[in-house]
Amino acid sequence: MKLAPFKLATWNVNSLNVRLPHVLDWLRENPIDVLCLQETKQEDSKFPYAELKEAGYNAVHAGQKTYNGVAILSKHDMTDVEHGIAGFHSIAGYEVEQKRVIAATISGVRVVCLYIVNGQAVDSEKYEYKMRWLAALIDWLSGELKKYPNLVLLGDYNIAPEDRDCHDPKLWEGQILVSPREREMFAKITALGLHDSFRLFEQPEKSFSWWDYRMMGFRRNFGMRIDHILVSDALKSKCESCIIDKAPRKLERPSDHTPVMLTIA
DNA sequence: ATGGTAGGGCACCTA
Repeated sequence: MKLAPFKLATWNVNSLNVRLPHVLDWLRENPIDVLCLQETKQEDSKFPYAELKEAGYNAVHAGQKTYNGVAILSKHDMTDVEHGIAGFHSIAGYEVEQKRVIAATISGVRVVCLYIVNGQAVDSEKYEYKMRWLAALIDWLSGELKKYPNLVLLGDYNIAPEDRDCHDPKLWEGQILVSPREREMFAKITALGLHDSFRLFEQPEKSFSWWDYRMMGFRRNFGMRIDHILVSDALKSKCESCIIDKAPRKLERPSDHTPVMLTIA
């Protein structure tokens, strides 16, 4: 831990192939230390390492074709890069290699980039997979926190932790992204000693990080706050601000998510 | 009434 301030952000780009220009423009406007990406949807061989390097960023990527894919971009050196949840391979016939987790140590901070399973619908097999995946994540995280007291866990959680994180809690009651079992899992993550940095600060009402492409969701602010930056106990008091930047969601051909950014002293 | 849009990749699947 040496840098002050240290800025990190998370952004589900929904295809880095399509969104690379937005990412490069955003980094020019926001020359932060670390940016975590989800849903790159490309194999490592197609990942734009050179363009990012030219923009001043090192990158590590765990990618696959069509689905998932996570990356960490950093201005600084990255060490101890780890892919996936150690020991978690496959469950009930689901694909062994869903690329959803990548971690690295940057300037003394353990950065864990996550793309949590969406789950589709509460009565689906994918929902049960989400629960098991989360249970494995929580097991793994408790060990990681002991190894790395300065830890930031950021990404697309596909969980809106509270009713105020949903544009219409009545309409969504019990549904995917807000269901009680998903929220219990989120609470188990925070019970490990991780804090939702967004809620450490006063925030505008109806702050969301994702809006469905359908039904003019963004224009009507029919959104959810499902992208989060959680910080360990040791980092909590050093947090200076956490904001959602809606600007990229207003561009032509946007991702359905927008960046969330944390500043640590 | 299960809509609607976007991305990948070329028939649907995922979100």
